[in-house]
Amino acid sequence: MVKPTRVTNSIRALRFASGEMTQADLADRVGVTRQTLIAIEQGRYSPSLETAFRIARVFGVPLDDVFQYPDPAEEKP
Amino acid sequence: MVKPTRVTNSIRALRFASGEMTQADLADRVGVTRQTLIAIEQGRYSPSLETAFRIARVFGVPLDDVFQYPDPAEEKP
DNA sequence: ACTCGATGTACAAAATCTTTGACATAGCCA
DNA sequence: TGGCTATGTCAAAGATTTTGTACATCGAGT
Repeated sequence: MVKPTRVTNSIRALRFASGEMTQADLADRVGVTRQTLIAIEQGRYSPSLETAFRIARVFGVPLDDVFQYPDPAEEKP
Repeated sequence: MVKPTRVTNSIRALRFASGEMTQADLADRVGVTRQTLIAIEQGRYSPSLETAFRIARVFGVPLDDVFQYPDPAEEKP
């Protein structure tokens, strides 16, 4: 990955909030591989919009509850 | 494209609602090329989550106001 | 008639995302 | 100890998105 993603997410929290769902379970229900889910959950890259929608749907929440995009103005380390 | 996207969007409507913004203008403000914007607006493929976020941000609306993902249950032609 | 701006198309190349398969670690429990 | 589950990592191949370049059409002006 040349350019790390700026998108963060609440997947881990949602997973635990949804009754101890494992990464493998979630990956299965979303329709992606476990590796893909891990990479997304860790923010190593941002998923496609379609994958993002499917993740949100599994949790039954809107997209903005799962993924956050920081204000470009304030990403100074 | 092997698999056409199921994601639809309201970009054209939002563009006109935002004072006659042209595709070139929007592409510029989003930070993608005109071709990319046209392809997305026409639903030829779904953008990356990051691109989607930037589009929504230009219009000042949440992601779900720009993109819609149909219920997988009912996409029978 | 001519030009200009806005939209659309086509194609290949580059960049990014996803899969596949294999292996590693840590915790738990019989 | 040995086996099992959950999590994480790596590398290479495959699929999808994005770019770059070029060209076409349409409608509004002048």
